[in-house]
Formats: sequence, C-alpha cells, structure tokens
Amino acid sequence: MKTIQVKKGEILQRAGEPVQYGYKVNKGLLRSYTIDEKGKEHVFIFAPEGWYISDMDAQINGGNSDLFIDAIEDSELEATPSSEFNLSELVTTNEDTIRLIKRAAVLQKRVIMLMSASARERYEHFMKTYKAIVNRVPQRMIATYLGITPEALSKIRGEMAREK
Amino acid sequence: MKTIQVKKGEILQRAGEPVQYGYKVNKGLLRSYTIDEKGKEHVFIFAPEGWYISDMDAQINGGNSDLFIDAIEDSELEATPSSEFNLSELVTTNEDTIRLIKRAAVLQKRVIMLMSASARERYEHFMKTYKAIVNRVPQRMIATYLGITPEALSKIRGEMAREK
DNA sequence: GTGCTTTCTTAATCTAGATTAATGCACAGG
DNA sequence: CCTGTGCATTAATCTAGATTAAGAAAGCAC
Repeated sequence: MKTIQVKKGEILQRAGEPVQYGYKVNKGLLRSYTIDEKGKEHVFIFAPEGWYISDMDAQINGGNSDLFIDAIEDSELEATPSSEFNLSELVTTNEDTIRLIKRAAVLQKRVIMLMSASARERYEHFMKTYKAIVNRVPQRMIATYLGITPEALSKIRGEMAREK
Repeated sequence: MKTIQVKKGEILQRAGEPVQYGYKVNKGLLRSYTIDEKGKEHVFIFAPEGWYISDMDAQINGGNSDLFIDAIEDSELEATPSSEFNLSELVTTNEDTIRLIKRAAVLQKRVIMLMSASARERYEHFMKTYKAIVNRVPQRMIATYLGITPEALSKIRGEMAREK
C-alpha cells in the first residue's frame, strides 16, 4: 500500500487491462466508467473523499477490467495492489465491512432507480443524494451516470428551471 | 435464526414495512421486487439455493423496505432476524464476506448492463449467466428483471427464434 | 487579452421499447 | 368435462429519450 498524488485527468485504470490496484481516496475525486462499442462513456461510480474505487467484478471473476478509472480533480490516493491479496483479505476491519455493505446498498438503490424511475426522477434523486459533489462534477458526467445523454439532461434542467 | 418452509407464492416481506428478517435459501427459489407508482413490478434479484436475500438498503439506512420478497417455488429458508443484529455482525465468516463481495460484483455488472446494453443484449447476458434458473422462472419475471415489459421480451424471443 | 478546444444548450427528427388491446393456451378447481 | 384465471404472444399506436446538427458559453494555453 502506497500513497500517491494524481493530477486531474490522469487515468489510473484502463478497460481491457488487468486490475492492478484498488484506490482509497484521501483527497480529491475519482470516477470509474465504461466505454461501449459506440464509443459512449457511462459513469459507474464517483468516489470522493473516503471512498474506495476499483473494478470488483474483474477482481473476483478474473480477467481484464471493463472499467476506466480517472481523476476528476487533483487527488491524493492510497493504492492497494490487488494482485498480492484476494479481495476478501482486503476486507478485514469492521469499517471495511460496513463500507462494502453500503456499496451494495447504493448499488441496490441505483438498479431500482434505473429500472423504475424516469430520467428526471433519477436526476432529482442524484441531486438530493450527492449534494456534496454535484458542483464538482461536469454535467456531461452526471448525464452518463444517470444513463442518459448530456442533451437529455440539459432539456430536463431547462424544464426544471422554467418551472421555478 | 430459524429454519422455515414456505409455499410457492408466499410473501415474506412487504414494501412499506420494516425489514424483520434476511433469508438464506437452502432449497427452492425466492425473488425480491419493487412495485412502482404505476403498479408495475420490477424484479431486483432472484435467489436460488445458497443465496442470501434481504433489503440491504433499508437495513442500513433504516426506514421501511422498498422491496417485496416472495417464493417462486416451495422453499426451505434460514431466517435471520435483522432487528437483533446490525448488518455487519451478520458478516462474520470469510464465506460471508466473499458472498457480499460477489453481490457487489453482480450489481456492478447489472448497472453497467442497464446503462450501456440493449434489451436484447441484456437478455442474452441473462441467459448465459443464469442458465440454472432460466427455466424455473416465468418469462414475465425475467422481463421485469431486465427492465423491460413482457411484450418486449416476447418480441425479442420471437426475433431470436426466427434467426436460428 | 486572443484564439482554440471543450462543454452546454436548443431544436428537429428518429427509434427502441412502452402501452393498449385482442387472441390462443395451459392447467387448476368445481 | 367444463370454465375461469393467469400467462405468453402478436400487432397497432404512442412516447421518452437518442441522435444529429448548430450555435453560445466557458475554460485554458499561449
């Protein structure tokens, strides 16, 4: 485990490559995302201070990562090599377990929202839940986190502004 | 913790009520699902033998459940009261931790599929990944697991059959 | 500052999948 | 042996959000 500094825009993990590290964010903001066959980005998770980010699926099931990870802001990270440990050895403290449970809970909510809520409802939920990072993240990334295009998000924002 | 028998169709957890138990499936098949404002069902997870099922989000964040849980087949379960323990105390063995990590990995894949793959791709992925339970689950539940209507799934199946 | 690139917005058109509605089937219960 | 109830399928129409295409605004480098 080592502490590293990264600049805004720096890519820490590329899809198609093995998972080398998981990252705990001390300061700054990271994201993980896929790029589909059509070249479109889809943000999977934002990781602000205190969050852990890695491709858990690839770590468990083996093979190369589906995800890119990069820095949205200059950040300070703790990088834990994933090759030396298996994942369950990374979850040792009670705090680690709680973080993992929380991740599962966040993903549960996310799946339910994606399946049953409209784009606008998902945006409103995002605004409420992630107040702390809303203004640190570009619109276009919020759009792809919500599973819509930047154009669609802009339209929703326009409607909401006009309603006020 | 107690072992219980449930009949096909029996409802173990209702949305709007607190989470009383988590269930480990010894034998049979359960599912959890939401019902949205329009009355539509959305299957969140199928739980065959060996899986654990509960509303983790409600257990962590408190409040009432968003999910219904019912039995797709006559089943034998181990019910663990969630009131007596906090969730992290339920994750004690290494096996529990691995199960939790796997859940997070499955949900990761699910979110990425929902955001970036077409209905047909999601169906094909489901067929590959859940071979073991495909023939035990009604079409309409598979459809709502995929985030589409039974009609749309029927159309996709028709197309696929004609292509062969 | 000035130019250049990237992001955001607006608007017109297009499409995957939703909605609605009707038909045929299987099988459980009287 | 019927008859009701739920499930799968097909087809016609509708719509949320995608796509495409510009222009406006905002960063950023020089």
